[in-house]
Amino acid sequence: MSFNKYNHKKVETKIYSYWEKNNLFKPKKNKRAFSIVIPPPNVTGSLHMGHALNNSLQDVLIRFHRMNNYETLWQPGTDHAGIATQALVEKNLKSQGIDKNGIGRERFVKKVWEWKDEYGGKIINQLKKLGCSCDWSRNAFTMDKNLSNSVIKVFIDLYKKKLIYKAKKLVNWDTVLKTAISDLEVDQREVSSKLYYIKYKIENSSETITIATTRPETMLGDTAIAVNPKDKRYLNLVNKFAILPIVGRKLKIVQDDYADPEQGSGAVKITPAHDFNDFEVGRRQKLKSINIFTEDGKINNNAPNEYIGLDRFEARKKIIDKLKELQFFEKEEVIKNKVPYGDRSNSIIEPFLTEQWFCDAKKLSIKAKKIVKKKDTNFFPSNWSKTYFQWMNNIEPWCISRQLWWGHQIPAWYGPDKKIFVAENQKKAELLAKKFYKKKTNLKRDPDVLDTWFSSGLWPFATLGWPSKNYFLKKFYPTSVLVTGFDIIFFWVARMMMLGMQFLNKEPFKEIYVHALVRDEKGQKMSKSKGNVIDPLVLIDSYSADALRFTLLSMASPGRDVKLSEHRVKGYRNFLTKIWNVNNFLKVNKCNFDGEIKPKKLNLNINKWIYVELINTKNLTENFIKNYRFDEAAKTVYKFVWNSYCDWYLELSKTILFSKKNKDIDEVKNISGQIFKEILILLHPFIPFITEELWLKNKLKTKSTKYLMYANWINGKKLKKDKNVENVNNIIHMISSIRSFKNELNVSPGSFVDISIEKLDKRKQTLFLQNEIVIKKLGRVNSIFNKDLSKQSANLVISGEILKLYFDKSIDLDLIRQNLSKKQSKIQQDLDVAGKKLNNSSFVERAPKHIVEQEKNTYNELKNDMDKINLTIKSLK
RNA sequence: GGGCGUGUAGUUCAGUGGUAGAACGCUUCGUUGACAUCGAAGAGGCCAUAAGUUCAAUUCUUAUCACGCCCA
Repeated sequence: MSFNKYNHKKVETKIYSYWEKNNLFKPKKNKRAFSIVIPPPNVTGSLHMGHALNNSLQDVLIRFHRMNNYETLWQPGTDHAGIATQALVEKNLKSQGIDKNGIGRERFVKKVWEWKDEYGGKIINQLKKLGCSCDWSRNAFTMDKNLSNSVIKVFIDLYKKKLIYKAKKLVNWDTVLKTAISDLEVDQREVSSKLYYIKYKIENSSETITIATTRPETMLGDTAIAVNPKDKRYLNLVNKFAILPIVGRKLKIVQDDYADPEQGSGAVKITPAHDFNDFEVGRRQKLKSINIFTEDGKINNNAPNEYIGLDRFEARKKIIDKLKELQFFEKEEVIKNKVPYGDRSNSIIEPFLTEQWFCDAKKLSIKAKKIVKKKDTNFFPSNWSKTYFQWMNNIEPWCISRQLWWGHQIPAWYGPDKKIFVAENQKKAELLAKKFYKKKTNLKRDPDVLDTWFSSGLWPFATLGWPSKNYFLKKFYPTSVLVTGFDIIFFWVARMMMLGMQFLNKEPFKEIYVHALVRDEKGQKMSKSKGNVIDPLVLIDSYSADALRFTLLSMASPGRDVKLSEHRVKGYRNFLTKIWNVNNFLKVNKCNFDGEIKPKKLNLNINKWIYVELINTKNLTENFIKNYRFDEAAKTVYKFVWNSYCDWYLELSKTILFSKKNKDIDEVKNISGQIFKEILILLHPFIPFITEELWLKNKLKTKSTKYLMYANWINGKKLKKDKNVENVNNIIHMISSIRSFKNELNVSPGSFVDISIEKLDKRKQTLFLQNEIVIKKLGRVNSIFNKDLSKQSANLVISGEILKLYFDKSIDLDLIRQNLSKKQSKIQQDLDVAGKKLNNSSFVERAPKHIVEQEKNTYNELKNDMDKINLTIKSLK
């Protein structure tokens, strides 16, 4: 009989639409709740390995709980990714010859929505390919009406509580994107730079003071020079004035701890408008801040004419030339320093003095810290809480305004005198203004939008319907667990914790499972520029989503990066094939999938044995999943299916299936099928597609449901030790020993031998005879005798007892001797170790009794084996 | 500079206070009535180095050496 091969491409598409058609992803009413909010992927994104890992983990958790009587919600959605999306659409328009500024804000935003409606579903469809069982009917988007309303509500509320305010401060300015960005979006890169030493003349003196800088162009905005109060070299110059070369401005020489005597010349130029440290010095010393840049990084008209309009880097060159010409230039050194880059635009970030909206993160962090300290929210692995605390403890005001068009426009309006009115909408703002000005006044709305993370910070409750107190919010908040990568603990997790505590006074998640990065097989970060990116969709295409999921899960050990290699995926594809073939085997043998296993009614030892193995596997796997040990969980089910069920149980069962004992045959047909059904249930969270396909193909059902997705994992209690079950292990051990022995003696594993059980003890003899057929088939044994045949034989020592094997072809006596002496020396080694311990009085006195006992047993067993081998060697002479 | 982590078989990784396991790879054998995307057997490790705690350390502590990541 021949069978079709497993065709994952056809099956996976078909199965996914079956799930969707039957609405199986929707929460099903139950007492206990389990919920996860998806880390919303960027709407412009496409599925990469990180997503694949992240979502495979979530799906296992979701499916496991859904199958086991939890009302289960996986809340999906995407985020609007302000900068990325705006940049993308802007680029698209540009290629059509359309300029954003030409069409204006309103039409541009409309274009972005059009883009989103057309392409924004891409990553969602890719998640479906992976098999994610999110409740898509609740698919959310951070710019949706209800989420936007939540954003406005939160903003107004925080503003009223003075936790949001407007301030003129230095921010990280991206001169390409022309917006402020968060300090988390700034990448400090170590580069090779030049340190320039420049002389400034002292007023009314022939003296000069030398400063060192890597950014000479910013001298156009210098307003002071600072020296360290302890630096004796400059004491005579303190409070005197230096003359800024080229510009001619007078700069006071001030004392400030910020100046480091060890660095450069020890004197430092102060440019409060263009450096974070200088800004602080300026504040302390009450200096003027002179901004010399435009928002796109060109010199503005606060500088001398000849520099106005120059790009910052052109200006640098020109200034150096000029300084050289004027002989203010002293020298230059090549140094390594850190330069801030924008991680989106890849351009050098400029500290820039602007008015922005800030959120008082420090105040918000108090409750967010407390709740983790109280362990109402737990990180897994727990060490990540340190990262969390460290950041929370050093938290800075959060700049939440962005100079973009795509995003939630800030609900603030300005009167003619810049008076701020924060309100839900224009009408309400106008009402406030009327009250304030005592007459109708025209207002202008703040053009800026909010940082995308501001809205993603509301994700766990806004997606559940907050501020309305609906069923979902009540049932599913706090969510059970957040599954996320460590790289967004600050960006996202911390913000959700702060805002969740602020607005619901309850932690958004009970647990936070932090997974690592997916790297290539050499351990390098995947990146487009390195060209080592493995596309999950390509792997899904060639090996199936199931195989990819299983690979990622089995490699998800806590605290370790996943080094992904295609070989592994291939290996797990083979696992699927194996399962597929098992089904074929069961079909060929007309095995029966219906009905439940009744453990008490089992008669055959192998059936009892496989049942015990199944229960143990289920218990272990369940615990591993609950403890986020997906690697161990995957390993456990894999081992059970392949080793226990396929390699041993099915092989052992063949002797019965091909026998004439009808009663036994019936039991095997039932149990092999029913165990397989349990295997499908157990494996479903890991590899949902193939298990569902086989479930449907065989028209399976359980007592309570016809859907695999709702089928409970088997509820078996841990079983007592059973001699009959133990005997199966003994038989397996004997068969393995016979096979190994043949191999060691260079006898073909396929060839048949005769054996004599004469030297075995009575109990073993009975066991052998009871299982004659099995041992003969799997051990490739012709006949079993209970007397010694006068033929050439070789003795196999199994747990201290001798089994004689007779071979057709003659065996080299030397080979047998070699084999035995090899074993002998190995046993001797172990004996020595055990003997040494037992002779050590402090071991016997101090070690726990059971350990000593165990050691004694080992010693006796080894001794027994040794005696038997010695006997055998003697008999060979 | 501060913090976190890693070093175990050829490779990728589990693991444990009583001298070690898996997967892949490798070697040998095998077309045995589901499966060669398979089966059987096997080789392969002073568990980074040093000191300490302990009856006992790959496991705990400390130091060193490598490597990685995050923050300033």
